Amino acid sequence: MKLGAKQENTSALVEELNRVSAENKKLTEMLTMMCENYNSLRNQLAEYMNKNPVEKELSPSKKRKSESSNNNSNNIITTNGNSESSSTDEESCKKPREEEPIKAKVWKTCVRTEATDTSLIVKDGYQWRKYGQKVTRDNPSPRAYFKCSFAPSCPVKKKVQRSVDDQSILVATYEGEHNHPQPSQMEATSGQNRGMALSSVPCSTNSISSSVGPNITLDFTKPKSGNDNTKSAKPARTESPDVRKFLVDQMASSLTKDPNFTAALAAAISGRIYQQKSS
DNA sequence: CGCTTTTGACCAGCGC
DNA sequence: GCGCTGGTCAAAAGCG
Repeated sequence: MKLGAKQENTSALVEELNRVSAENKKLTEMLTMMCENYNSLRNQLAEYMNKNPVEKELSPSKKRKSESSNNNSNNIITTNGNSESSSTDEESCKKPREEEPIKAKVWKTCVRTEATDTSLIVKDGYQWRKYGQKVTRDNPSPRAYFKCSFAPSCPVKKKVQRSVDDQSILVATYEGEHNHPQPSQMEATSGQNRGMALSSVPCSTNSISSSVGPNITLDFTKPKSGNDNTKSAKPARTESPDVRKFLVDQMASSLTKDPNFTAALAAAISGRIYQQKSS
């Protein structure tokens, strides 16, 4: 008696598992589609921005203000086709104030590193000098402050801190704009910095940041760069299955943080369960 | 020796 | 006004 009931239960569970797997696959496909649409839209935007450059005044105004303006950066700009959302929560978890004036060109990048790597180094092709480190209240990990040391007159600053959610992700916040070419490009590719020519990123995203501060996610730990042509604002569509999987994962994590999406998902799942029960 | 990093002190903005 | 906090400074230490 018990055995039969158990077997029935198991088969039901297996069936349920299969159904969930199928649904998961479907959702993954949807995410991939969304991602492709997003990329094409972004490319269109980049082209549009290239044709219609927006002049934006860079003024290193009051520190707190520029920081808070960063809170508006809820959209994600990706390079190398990777996206990251979990790491942007550090500040976006605070309710973004509406109609906040944008005062400085600020953008973020999220870099996945080895979790054991304790150094707060984000290799982006520029030379940085560390001038401070602080432990902030909202994050137990220390935040490092860097200035661009390649040109003494370069006003660009960078803050690097580990993500609260994922210790393997470094969140680098850039402020300002480089007034000099990228050192790694001048030195004609030292190898390690290749494929991460970020210099074009600020140019392509700053215009966007005039409305909202974009987040840029890079995964420098994956050696599959191969895109020496990242100079272009358009990412080369040469994503390997690994990259695509990572991308999908990140999209998924992004969506799961969206209350609307989770609500819709919950409704869909509960609807299916209810459907099964009633049948 | 010169450059970079570390780290405690200091300053300024913000909220109460 | 006061305390908290983030950002910066600058002296000391470390490193090549």
